[in-house]
Amino acid sequence: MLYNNIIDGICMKENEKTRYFDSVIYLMEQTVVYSKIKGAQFFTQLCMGVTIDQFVALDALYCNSDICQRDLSKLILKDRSNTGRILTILEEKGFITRAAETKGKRLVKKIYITDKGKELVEESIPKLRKAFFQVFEEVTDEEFDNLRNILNKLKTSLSKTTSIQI
Amino acid sequence: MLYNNIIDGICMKENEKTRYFDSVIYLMEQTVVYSKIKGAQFFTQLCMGVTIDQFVALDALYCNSDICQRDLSKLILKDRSNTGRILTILEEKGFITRAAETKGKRLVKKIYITDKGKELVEESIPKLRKAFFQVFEEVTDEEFDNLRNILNKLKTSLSKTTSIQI
DNA sequence: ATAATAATGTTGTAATTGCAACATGTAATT
DNA sequence: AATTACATGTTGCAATTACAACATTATTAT
Repeated sequence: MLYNNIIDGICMKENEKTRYFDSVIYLMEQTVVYSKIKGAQFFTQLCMGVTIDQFVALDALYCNSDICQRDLSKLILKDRSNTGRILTILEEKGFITRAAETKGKRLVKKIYITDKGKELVEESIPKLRKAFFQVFEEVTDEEFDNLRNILNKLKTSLSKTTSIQI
Repeated sequence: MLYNNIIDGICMKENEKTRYFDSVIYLMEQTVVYSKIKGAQFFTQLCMGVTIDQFVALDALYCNSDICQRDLSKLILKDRSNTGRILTILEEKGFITRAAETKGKRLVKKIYITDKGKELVEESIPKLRKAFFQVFEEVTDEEFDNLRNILNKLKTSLSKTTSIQI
């Protein structure tokens, strides 16, 4: 039996027509549409002065200190220009500071999360968890582990086959 | 043993700190960042006159004929304004036509895919499959089915707990 | 009958995005 | 030494997005 699991996701025999619209990739994209809207609405209602994307950058900085802008770019998967713009906003709001330093012999802008920034992360996380709690209610622990494993595989293979400018 | 699978994804004991940055939700979002860039680059190189989002709308129309704009909105998860804008472009390019008709007693704009539009979908699909082939190389059929099932659960539960204006 | 609500489509907008292009400095190659 | 390639950050931009607000018509509640 030959399957075309590639785009379709549904097991279809080789000569049948496939639809991108029904593919697993697109199902995942639609799931993310919802989760991004949910995340954005959450931070709007939270009124702590950051958007979800600004928060993600802060959260990445919370445990990855002593990194420069490009390193953060790689973590949050945004290009250097947009990462810089996010950091400008976070700096204006006092959640981070930036300082020109050397990395090897290279001049870079290193980023430091402030106490105010740390507080924001620490206060937001439990509320965020609460908001997303019910999303995983129907998902078993085993399914959860499976999901993480498969997503890691997909992300790895996509990162190898996609040219992204960071 | 108590797990907080909610945001973390990694099995963490209750009182440990959790990071959104390491959550499964965010892993999925990052995976989608790659797949969207890959899809966009694919259609840029294909030079058939449509973007990935315009193609998705066409693909949805290919098998869902006789629908109005709002119905398409629900399928492609874009709000009415943006769906209308995409359709304007597709109409200008001759891939669809629109006609004011009645749905029950309500006046709506029904969408009809043209032969040119059908051709575009039929020609693109095999190439698209080829481009995304390697992405799933390391994923077994079983994992693939798991992924689809879990994503469907997540999408369903997110759609219930997220207010989206369509 | 009247008012309130829902369905459908459009216009306007601020925010975000990926990308191209640039500037500046370092490393590698010739 | 000269040239080429890479690393890092910035500016500009066209495209896309979600959302608010509006217009119109139909449905429902009062």
